[in-house]
Order: sequence, then structure tokens, then C-alpha cells
Amino acid sequence: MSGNGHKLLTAEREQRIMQLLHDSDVVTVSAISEALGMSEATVRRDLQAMHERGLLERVHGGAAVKQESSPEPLFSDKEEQFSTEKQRIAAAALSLIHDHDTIFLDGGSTVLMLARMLDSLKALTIVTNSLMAAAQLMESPHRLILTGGEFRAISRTLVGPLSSPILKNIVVDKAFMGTMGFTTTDGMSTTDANEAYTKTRVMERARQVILLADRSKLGCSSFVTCGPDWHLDVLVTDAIDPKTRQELEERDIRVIVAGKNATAKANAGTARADQ
Amino acid sequence: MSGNGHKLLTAEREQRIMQLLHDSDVVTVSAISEALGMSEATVRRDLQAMHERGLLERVHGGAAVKQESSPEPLFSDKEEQFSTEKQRIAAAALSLIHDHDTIFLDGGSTVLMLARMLDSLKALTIVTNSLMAAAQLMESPHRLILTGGEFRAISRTLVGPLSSPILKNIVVDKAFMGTMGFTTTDGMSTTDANEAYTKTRVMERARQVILLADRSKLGCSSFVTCGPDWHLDVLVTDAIDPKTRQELEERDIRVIVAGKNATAKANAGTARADQ
DNA sequence: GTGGAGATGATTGAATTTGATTGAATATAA
DNA sequence: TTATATTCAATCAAATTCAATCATCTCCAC
Repeated sequence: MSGNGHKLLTAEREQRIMQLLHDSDVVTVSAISEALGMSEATVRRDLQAMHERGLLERVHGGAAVKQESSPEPLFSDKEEQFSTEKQRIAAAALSLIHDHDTIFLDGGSTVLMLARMLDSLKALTIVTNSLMAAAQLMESPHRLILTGGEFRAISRTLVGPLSSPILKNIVVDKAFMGTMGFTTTDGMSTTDANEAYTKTRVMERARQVILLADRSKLGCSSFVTCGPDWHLDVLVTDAIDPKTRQELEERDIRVIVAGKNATAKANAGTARADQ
Repeated sequence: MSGNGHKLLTAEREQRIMQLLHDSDVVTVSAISEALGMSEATVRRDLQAMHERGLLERVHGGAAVKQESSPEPLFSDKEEQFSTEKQRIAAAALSLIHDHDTIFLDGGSTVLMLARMLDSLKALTIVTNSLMAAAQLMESPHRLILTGGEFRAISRTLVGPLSSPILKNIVVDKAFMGTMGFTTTDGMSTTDANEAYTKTRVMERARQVILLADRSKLGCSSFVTCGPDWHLDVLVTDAIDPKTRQELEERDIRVIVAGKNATAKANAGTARADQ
């Protein structure tokens, strides 16, 4: 049997409860109580505590696994998705940068990948609001400037009105932006108003705005747009349908498709990725 | 076996505790006490010490393995030099903070140690120019704001004129400062002009300025001072000579000495004073 | 030997956790 | 719909665990 005489610590119990939940997506309070040899009152308290920490979903009579309702996947997860495509996009964007440029790096995993490639260039001035990018560039010889602002945990970026004053003081040659969604009508959009605000301020201070967005972003619209009169100079993506491409080029937006043959080295991508 | 007559050294015990933890992710205080043949009081002391060094997680009734909550490797936490003096200073400074305070955290290892202790407080607004502190506070529930500025690699802080505009927009209740040196004539001093500049701007925007400086800093003067009309409200240190102390107190600067047994008293004192 | 610093174990009151109980809220059946 | 059976959250007392204090002990320098 499971109930081995000795008392269980809270941490231990939570571990067991998560295991029970993992085995069958739903468990009842009484089942947990019996399995762990503890009163139902304690089980309910544990479940509530775990629910408050977002570990599980509470349902009448028991608990259920937390379904991924998060509108924005965690940073680490995003980095796994589309890594090959994002790498190609970042590589294509890299060729737009020259020595001695002043560039801005936005948040997002694609831009972060670009940040990792900057060692090959010399004497850049890099402005960023992404702590991940900053962490990546800490040891680099380039000049690194962070915008201030309120820290947004989910994207690990500095956003909001407090980022505005510092952005007013600088001008960058090229701003490399990430986004949650992009449409030809609304431009970039994201899930957080503060983040959209900062993106807008950045783009106002950039001579050239370059968007790095894989195909999953194109045609999608998220919660907040970056304002009605959006502006974009270059879109770097991995695939785009001809209609959208034409629309963009009519607006004088250069489209760079970093496809498989564009980098030539990365061949034989999984066929299912072409979905 | 376990209880081999001779007494165990602290280091030896910690090794055994880590082994127990490694075997089963959770162990009780009583289990450790029994396994190592020592009183539960000593076990608790060991566990606390190890917890403070980040070796394990303390839970009611025992200890649990430290789960790596953040998927990202933190900035670079290599210089994890644990110093008892700095720990005491930070603990004494902690008792100056209350729930809902707005505080500033400067760079430096002592202030960083304070940042690690902020979990015990609620609903803080934390402004900082230290990327180490920011990394430490990334997962905390507090509101976190970073000043912008140029990244200075050696101190991992954001400094220089670009940090000024954002600082003009905020006011903090208490600013916890670090320093390279401090004298009663020149105040704080550091090695970098940009860093001194930012320190000065911060102190202008703080209702109360609190300096955390161990005794090695007192009486030392570094390259750049933070300006002729420096201002300080509280100095927290681990030891100070009477003459300096008197000079400071004549200037209405409160001196807190976090001696060996002062930590407990300081905490207990505030706990009651908070009533 | 003397004295001080540090470590240990016992003790104490405070804080936390637990299980039982209660009435209210919710789900199920008729 | 109403009636019945579960489940829930709040409360309380008992048990456990905690942190702080104190007396003792060891070790080391003087």
C-alpha cells in the first residue's frame, strides 16, 4: 500500500498529488485523502494552495490537471517551437546589420536568437528592453544599453510608460522587433498594453523598423495593436502567402523570406513542419 | 553506519544532509536528527544555514530539494561568495522595509543579498539598476522596475546619463545603496563616473537613503565621489570605530551595527515595533 | 590554568498544521 | 421544480513544529 505509516510533509504530499493527477487527469478529494492517508480537510487545503499557485485546476469534488490556457506560452517553450525556422529568420536579419550600427533588440525568441549571433560584428551599440537579450550580450564587447521600465515576467521585457523617457533620448539605426501577431490591417499586436506602448515608442525612434516574425504570427491578431498608423520597413519571415506579400510590397515594405534554400545549409526540414 | 560515536563536523553533516535529500526529495527534521544522531535544534540550525546559502528549500517539518523554478539559467550567479558579515548587514537592512514600500536597490553584493531576502515581504515596488538583483527578483511577486542606462559589465549595473530621465519620474521610500568606499568627508565613492552619476540621481529621488557597507568600506575613498553635498540617513555596517560613529551621529545619520547577535534582536525589535 | 568564541542540546512560548465539526453551497435524482 | 446527497469553506481544539534563549561543553589562544 502507499500509506506508509509516517506522516507526510506538505511538500511531499503535493508531489504525490501531482503524481495522482498526472496518472489520471482528474482525481477526487476522497481518493487523495484515502491514497495519502489524511483527512479530506487537509486535502482541500492543499488543493487550494496548489490551485493558487497555478499547479492544478480545482473542480467540485476534486482537482483536474491545469489545461494550457495560457495565451502566451512560456519563454522556454517558445524557444523550442520553430527553432529551425527562427534560426533562419535571425540569420537573414543578421545580414542587415553592419559594424558600428546602433540597433534595438525587442523581446521574443526570434530576436533573442539574433542577439546570439552578434559576436560576428564589431563595435555595435545595442539598445534593448529584453532581459534575455541583455543576459546574452552581457559578456559581449559591444556597447549595451537597456531601456528601463516595468518588468513583465512572461516576456522578460521592460515595458510601460517608464520606458518612454529614455527612448526619447536615443535614436537607433535599425530596430529588430518581435511580435505576437501581425496583420496587414493592424500591424503588430501583442497581449499587453504596456508592451504595445513600448513597441510603439521604439519604432518612433528607429530609422528603420525590421520585424522578425515566423509564419505562425502572420495573419494573427492579438489583444492590443501598436496603434493605427503603424510603420514597418522590412519583414523577415520563413514563409508567406503571395497575397499578403503583394499587399506589403504595395506599402513599400520589403519582404525577406528566409526559406530553406535561402540558407541552403539547413535542408530536409521535417515535412510536417510545412503544414 | 550513521551514528558512529564521534561528533560530526558541520561540513560533514551538511554533506550527509544533502545526501539524504538527494535520495528522497523530501526529508523531515526528525529523520535527519535520527540519522545523524544529533538534536533537532542543531538540525534546524543547519537547515537554516543551508537554506540561506540556497542549497535547499526549507519546508515546515523538514527540507526539500531546491527546485529550479526558473527555466533560464540566471544571469551569472557565479560569484556566490557567501559572507556572514554581509548577510548580517542585509538582514538588519531587511527590518527597515515594510509591506507596500517602494524601494530602490543599488548594485553590490550586500544589496544583492538583501534582494534575496525580500520574499518575506508583501507587495513591494522594487526599483533597481542592478541586473543581478533583477535576475534574483524575476520570479518574485513584487512589482519590479528597472532603470535604464548603459550596462556596466564589471558591476552588472545600468549607469550613466541615460538612467537619469527615468529616475526623474519616480520617487522611492527607501534607497538601499552599495558603495566601493565611504568617508565622512566625501561620502560614497566608486570607480566609475557614470556609476557615481547614477547613484547621485537615485539619492536625489529617495525619501530615505540607506547605505549598506561592511567595515572594509568605511574610511576608504575610491576614484569618484557622488558629489560634494552628499546625504545619508542610515548606515548599516558590521563594525565601526567610535570616532566615526560619533561623527556620523552628529550629522543625524543613524548607525546600525549588525553584529553577531544583533540580527536576531533587530528582527525581534521591528516585529514588535510593527504592531 | 583562564577566558572567550563557537557549538550543542534542552526548554519555552509562539506559530503552524491537522482533523473534526458545522452550516452553507453545489450537484444529482426524482 | 423539489428533495436528497455531496462537497465546500469556516471554525476550533489538539498536536506538531518553529525560533529564540539559556546553560553547558569544547576548543583554542593567551
